[in-house]
Amino acid sequence: MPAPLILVDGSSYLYRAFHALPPLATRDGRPTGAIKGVVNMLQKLIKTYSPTHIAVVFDASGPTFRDDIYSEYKAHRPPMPDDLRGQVEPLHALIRAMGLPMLCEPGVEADDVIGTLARQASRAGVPVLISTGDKDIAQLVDDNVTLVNTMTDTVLDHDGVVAKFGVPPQCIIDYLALVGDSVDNIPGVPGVGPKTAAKWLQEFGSLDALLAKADTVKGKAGENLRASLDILGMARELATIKCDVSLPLTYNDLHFGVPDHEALLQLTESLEFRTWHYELAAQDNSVEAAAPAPAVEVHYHTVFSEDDFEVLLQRLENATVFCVDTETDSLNYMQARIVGVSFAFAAHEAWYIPLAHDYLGAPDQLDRDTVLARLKAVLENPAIGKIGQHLKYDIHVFANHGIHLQGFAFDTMLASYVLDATGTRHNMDDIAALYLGVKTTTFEEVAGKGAKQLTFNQVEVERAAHYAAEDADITQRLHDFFAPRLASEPRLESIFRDMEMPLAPILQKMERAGALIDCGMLAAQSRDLGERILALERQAYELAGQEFNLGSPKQLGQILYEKLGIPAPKKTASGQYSTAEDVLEQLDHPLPRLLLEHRSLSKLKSTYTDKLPELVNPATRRVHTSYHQAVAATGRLSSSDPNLQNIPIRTEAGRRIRQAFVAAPGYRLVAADYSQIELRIMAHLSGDEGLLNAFRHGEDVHRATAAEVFGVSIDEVSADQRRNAKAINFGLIYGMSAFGLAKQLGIGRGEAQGYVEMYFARYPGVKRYMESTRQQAAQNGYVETLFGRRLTVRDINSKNPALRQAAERAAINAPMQGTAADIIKRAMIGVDAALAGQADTARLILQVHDELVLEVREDAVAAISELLREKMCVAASLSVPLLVEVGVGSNWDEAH
DNA sequence: GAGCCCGCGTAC
DNA sequence: GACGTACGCGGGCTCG
Repeated sequence: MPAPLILVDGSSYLYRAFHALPPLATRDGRPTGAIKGVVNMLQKLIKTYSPTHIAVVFDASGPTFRDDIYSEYKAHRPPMPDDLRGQVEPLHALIRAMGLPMLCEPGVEADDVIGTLARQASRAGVPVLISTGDKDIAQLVDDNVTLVNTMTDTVLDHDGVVAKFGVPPQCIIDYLALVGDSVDNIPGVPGVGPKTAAKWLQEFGSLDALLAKADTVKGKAGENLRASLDILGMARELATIKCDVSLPLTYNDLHFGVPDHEALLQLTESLEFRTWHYELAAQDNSVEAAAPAPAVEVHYHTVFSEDDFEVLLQRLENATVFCVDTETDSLNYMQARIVGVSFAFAAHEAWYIPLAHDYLGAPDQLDRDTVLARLKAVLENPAIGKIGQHLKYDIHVFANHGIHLQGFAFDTMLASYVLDATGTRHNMDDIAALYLGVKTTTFEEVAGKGAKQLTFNQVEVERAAHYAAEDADITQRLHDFFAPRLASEPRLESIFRDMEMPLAPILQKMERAGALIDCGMLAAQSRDLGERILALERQAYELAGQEFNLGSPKQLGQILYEKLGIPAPKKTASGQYSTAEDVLEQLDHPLPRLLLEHRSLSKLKSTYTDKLPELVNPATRRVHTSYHQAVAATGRLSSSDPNLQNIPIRTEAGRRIRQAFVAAPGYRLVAADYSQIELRIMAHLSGDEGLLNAFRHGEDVHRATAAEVFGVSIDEVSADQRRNAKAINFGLIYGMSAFGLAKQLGIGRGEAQGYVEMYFARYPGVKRYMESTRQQAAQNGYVETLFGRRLTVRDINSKNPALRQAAERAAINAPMQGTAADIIKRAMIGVDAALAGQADTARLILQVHDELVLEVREDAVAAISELLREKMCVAASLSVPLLVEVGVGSNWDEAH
C-alpha cells in the first residue's frame, strides 16, 4: 500500500488547540500555545504515516459562497480572539518552513479545498487520510478516504462513520441538514437530533425519499419535518462540501518538501520552542547555524610549518576516518598536479596545506614531494576511511603522484545522487546550498572566469586556503547530513554502499587505463570523408543554383522550402522549417538525398575522426574518457571528453571508426554485451507469461512477438513482420504511443493502433505492468528499480497533458533502463573482483550501457571470455536467463 | 570572443 | 505533442 496523501484541516486544529491547551507565551508575552498544539499534531501525523504527499489547509478570511446562499451563515460565530489571530501568521511560516504545502483559498472553506483534493487523489487511486476534528468531513469517506482525529487518535473509515453517526458516509449530508448545526447557525429540523435523523435515514434511505413520504411520519417530529421543507434544501446545500474548487495546486504539487533549515532555526528561536530548536541545531552539528549564515564560526588553518604539519599528520594517523580534498592545476585528471591538500575531521574546522602556489611573491610552502611522501602511508591505509566529494577525481590526482588512495569510505556526490538523482546537480556548491543552506565560495570566485581564469597554483594562498579548507569542511558537513538519511533508507543505503561506492574506483581504473587509438587510421578517414563531403557540397550548390552552408538548418530551410519551393511538411518547436532526417527522406527532390549523405559524413568527421585524435593523450596514445556516475536520471553512467558511449556502429562508415579502437600489441579486445537486457527485465518485472516463455525457450523475441501480433506461426514470420515487431518491442520500453509507432514504421496511425492493441491482448501482463508503473509514479512521485534504486519522476500529475504524458513515458522506461544499469554495475564489480591483481592480463576499458569491453592478453582470451560471461550472467537472477554474447578481435569493430 | 540555445545526430 | 537516457557538433544569437 502506498503512503497516503494526508490532508490536514489546519483551521479546525488551530481552534481546538487554542481552546483545549493551556495558554503558552514567549517571555515578551506573544501567545504560542495554539501554534505549539498544531505543530505537535502535525509532527505526530508525519511520524506516524511518513507521507510523501501532504497539505495543510486553512480557512481564508472573508466571506465564502455559503454566505451567498444564506446570509445568516455563521452569523453567531464570534470574531477570532486576538490572542489566536496573532498566532496565525507565525504558524503559517512554520508550516512552510517545515516543507509542508499549504493552502488558504478565499471564497471557500478549508473543507471544500480538502474535499476537492481528496476527490482528485481518490480518483487517481491514491489513498487519502484527512486529519480533522470537524464531523462534516465524514461525508467524504469512501474506500480510499479515511478520517483521522489526531488529537484523540481516532480513525473513521466507512464502518466507523456508520458506527458513529448511524448512517453511512453518503447519508451524512442529509443527516447534517436534518440535525442542523448551531455553531454554524444552520437551522435543521426543530426537535430532530442525531438519533431521529439516523432513524429516519435508516428507514427511508435518503432525505429525498423521506420527504416524499413526509406525510407518513408521525408525531411532533413529523409535523416539524413538514414545516421545514423549505429550509431543508438550503441546509443540505450548506452542508455539502464543494469538491470541484479550482485550486492553484494539484496532488502532484503536494510533495512533502525539503525543510528550510535556516528558517526553522530562526522561527523556533523566535517562538522559544527550545527543545525543537536544539534538535534542529544538533542535526547539522551547528548550534551556531541559528544565527545568520555568515556568522557561523569556522576555524580554517593554513599549514606552512613542519611543526604544524607534524601535528596534523599525527591526527590523520590516529583518525578512523577523515575528509580529504585536493586542489590541482588542471581539470584533466591525467595531467593534474597537486597544488594543495585539505583535511577535516569534524564540521567547521579544516586544514589546508599549500604545496605548489607559484605566482610571483608566493609565500614559502612545505615541499610537495616531502609532504606527499609523509602522507602516503595514511592515504594508502585502507583501515582509515576517506570522505570526499567526487573522490574518483582525487584518486586520479593522488595516482599522478604515486599515491594509491585506499579506504574509500563516503562520497558525498554519490550519496546525493542515490538519495535523489534529479532534484539537483551533484556538485558541491549546489548540494551545499540545497541541503545545508550554505553558500560556498565557488572556484570562479577565487580563480576568476573566462580567458582570465587562473589555475589554482596562481591563486593567492590566503584566498586559496579559505576556499580549499571550506571544501573539506563542507564535504564533512554534507557527510553528516547524508549519512543518517541513507541509514534510514536501507535499500538506498545498499545502492550507495554496495553499488555506487565500490564502482567509483573501478571507473577510475578504467579511465586511467584508457582506450588505445590508431590515430593514423582516423587521419586517413578524415581525409577520405573530407573529399566526399566536398564533392557532395559541389553537387548540392549545382542543384540549388547557389552556394550555401549545408550545415546550417536555417539556410537549408530557406533553400529547400523558399527558393526551390518544396512544400514544407512541418516546422520545429521554435517555428523553423524542419530539416530533420525523417523529414528530408519524404521530400521528392534529389537535393535532400545529398544533404542526408552530407550530414551523416560531416557528423562522422567533426565529432569522431577529427575530434578523437585531439583527445588522445600523447603519453599513453589512448583516449581517457570521463565516466560520470551522478548524472543520468535512471542510474546509467554517462561518458564525456570523449563520449565513448555513442561511437557509431550502424553504418559501414561508422564502423570504420570503431576499427580505430585497437588493442595493444600482444593483446586483444574482448567485448561482451547483454542480449535484449531491457526486454528481459520487462519480462521479469511484468511477469507476463508469454514474454517469459519466449525468453525461457531461447526464442528470437522479436520473431516471437511478430508471430503473436500478426497471428502467424514462428516459421512464417516475414522479415518485415519481424522488423515491425522489433519496433513495437523497443517502443514499449520507451513508453511509445501508437502515433510514435506509426511514425517509426511509416504506417497509418490506425494500423499502428491495431498492432499495439494486439500486442497488449497477447501480452496482458505487460499492459498491467505499464499501468501499475504509471500509477506507482503518480502516487509516490517515483518508481524503483529491481534493486531499490529510487527514480523520481517529475510532472507525473501535471495538469499540462504534454508534460504529464512525457513524465508517464519516462516513468515506464525508468525501471527497465535503471534495472539494466544496476545489473551491469553489479557485473562490473564482480568482474573487477575476479580480475584483482591481474591488470597486466586483463583490464576493463569501456562500458556502453549493456556492453563491457576489456583489453586482454592474447594467451588469456579464452579464460577471460568465460569469466566475463559468467560474472555478467550472475549479476542478477531474473525469472528469465541473462544471455551474454562475447566477441574477440584486434579492434572494437571486430570484437562484435 | 565567450557563452548559450537550437537543431540535429550518434549510442544504448 | 506524440520514443526513454545520454553527449556534442556547427550555426547563430546575445552580451560585453
